[in-house]
Amino acid sequence: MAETARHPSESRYGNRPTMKDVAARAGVGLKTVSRVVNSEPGVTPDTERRVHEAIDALGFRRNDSARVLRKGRTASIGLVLEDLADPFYGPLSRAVEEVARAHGALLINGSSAEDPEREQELVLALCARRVDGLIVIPAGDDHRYLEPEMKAGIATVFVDRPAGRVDADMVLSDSFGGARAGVAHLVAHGHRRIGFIGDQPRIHTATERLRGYHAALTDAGITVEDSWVSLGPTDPARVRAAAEAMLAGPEPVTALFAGNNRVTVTAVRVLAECDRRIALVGFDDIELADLLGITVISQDAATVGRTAAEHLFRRLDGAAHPPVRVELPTRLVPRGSGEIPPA
Amino acid sequence: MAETARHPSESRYGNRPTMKDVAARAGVGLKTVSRVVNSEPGVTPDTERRVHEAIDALGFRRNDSARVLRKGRTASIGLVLEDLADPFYGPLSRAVEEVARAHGALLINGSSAEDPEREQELVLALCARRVDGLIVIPAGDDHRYLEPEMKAGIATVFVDRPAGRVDADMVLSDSFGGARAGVAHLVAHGHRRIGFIGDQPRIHTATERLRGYHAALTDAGITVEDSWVSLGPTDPARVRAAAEAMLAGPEPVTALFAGNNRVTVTAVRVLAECDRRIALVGFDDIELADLLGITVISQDAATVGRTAAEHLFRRLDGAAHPPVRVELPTRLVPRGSGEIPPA
DNA sequence: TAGGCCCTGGACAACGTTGTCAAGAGAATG
DNA sequence: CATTCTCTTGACAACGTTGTCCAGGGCCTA
Repeated sequence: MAETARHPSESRYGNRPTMKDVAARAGVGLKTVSRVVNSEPGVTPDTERRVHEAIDALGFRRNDSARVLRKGRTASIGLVLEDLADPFYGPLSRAVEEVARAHGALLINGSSAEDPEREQELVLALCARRVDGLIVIPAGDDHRYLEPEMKAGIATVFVDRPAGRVDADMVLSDSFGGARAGVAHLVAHGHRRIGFIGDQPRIHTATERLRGYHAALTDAGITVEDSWVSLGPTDPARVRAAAEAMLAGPEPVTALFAGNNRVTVTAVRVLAECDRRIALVGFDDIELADLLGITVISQDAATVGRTAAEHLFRRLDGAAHPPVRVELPTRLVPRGSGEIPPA
Repeated sequence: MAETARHPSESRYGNRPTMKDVAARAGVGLKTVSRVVNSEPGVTPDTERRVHEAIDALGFRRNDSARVLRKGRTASIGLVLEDLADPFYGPLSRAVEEVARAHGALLINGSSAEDPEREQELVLALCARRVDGLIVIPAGDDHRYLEPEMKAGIATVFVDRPAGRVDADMVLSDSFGGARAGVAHLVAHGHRRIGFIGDQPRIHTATERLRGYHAALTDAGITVEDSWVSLGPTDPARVRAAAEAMLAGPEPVTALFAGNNRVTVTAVRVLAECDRRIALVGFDDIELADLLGITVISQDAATVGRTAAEHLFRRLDGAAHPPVRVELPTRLVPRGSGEIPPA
């Protein structure tokens, strides 16, 4: 009786051919197949042809999992961001992908949904896969959990927000300066009562932009009233409520500063329903904002992504300098909504 | 003299601890560590504690590359789309990611940039990584190169456009019906001269939408003139030129049908500069389209992505029925631009 | 023709994990 | 006290590839 096959491989779906199979079919040694597959020198044209024929006949494709195990590098990098569906992150991710591609690496994406626990879970899963490098838009504010991984050689770049309690490369936008310029722009157009609607205070960019807001008003000698400022989740309901509150009452604001693209979108909707003409400046550019005449503080997501990725690959190529902190400038783009005078 | 270390591992960066190291430190066997790491039963609480201590002390993290090699499944899926920066694909990708996450899988993204060769390159790279499944928004029209891979067990779902010369699961939007409804809407508002600006004719959705356009006009007894139709790349310059041509001349069109979101965006810009009021219906919804009053044929990118991913995982869970072809409905959303009467 | 060199090809171990299997300790049973 | 049974544990091979090293054959030179 024939011995029954019961190795795990036998039960695995597909049973793809391996180099061993190709070698047997071509009548050569295993290593020779490896050489052909990797275009290594030292194989006669004739042998090479036989191997290629066997490869085609069997439908062989190299198993990169095994290759990775042997070589120690996965040629892949991980990108953990907040939400790939957010129009800010699509272009950012695409820019990272382009750089990765230029370096022969694939990109694994994950969305943290602004949840620190989920961020950590994702990042550690990527580390277990042994990605060569990581680009993280932090959700949490403590990244010491990454220390062993970084020490073990996983290059890491933090983007958009600084790393928490960990020394690492960072690529940030000038949130403070941008917000300050935007609010100053409103002041320059005569506004004295300016509302600020931003993201949750645990998010670094939110507080930086708020700081910029305060700085601009202080510069102008204006004392901020509590009711002008609202931080919190940026879902439409919350933002709408906040905006409507600022616009109601005996002394409503005459202008709004929106802390990010999601806030801007909702603010535009609210202002469209408002009978007075309220000025608006938003942080982050938005598609079609030109047609809607929305004045924004623009930061180029693609540049942010590309810069981060380039720093990452420089590390992977061996750059050993101390962690750097890059701050990218923002740009005020006047389109009308920010130039409306106070009512 | 001590023997010089020269194994490749010695030169590898980091030299992460392995289960063997943990085992040595905890004074247990290798397999016991494996059991603890994978929460397998049959380990005394005391042993388990010792192992955990060793893991923490060494900063061990399981190497999933090795795990994958042994188990044959990578718990990852690949998504090849056209351009992650396109606002249609962000939400789609995110929806796929959510489903993958629910199944414990990671997502590897790639953009084909609408280049068939790049699509193939990406897809095959993902196959070499042995992703468990693939979701592909095809750029090319011949996918026979995927046959050996699919036969070898890589589940594949094609999205948005049908697979070329290969029998596989597909999730499509009703491009024909959607375009037909959109154009009929314009006809119903009195238009007889309607322009169509769409994507390159080798893209399936482009020709389907054009077919819907023709059907609606034929239904209305209108004979389409050549000058009303323009297919080609959807970059702003080309679209702008096409739109301006249709709006010039002795008998200009009184309405435009835009074949996708990029075309719509440019069309809106062109129409904004035009002195006459031209009607517009666009395929795909756009952020802030409500505020701009743009009538669209809406297809929900997230639903498309989720549906595709669910089908994929059903396959991975063993579903063996013949390939299915799912067609998702579209929805006409009147917002003003489509209801403008002919000048 | 002998000696040396280069070029091609293959045997073998190793990468870090998991599946299989067997051994040993202890508890339970007669 | 002998026997069986259960439970924990570890030795070992295997996953498919690549790096190392050696063998054999052909060619050149002296």
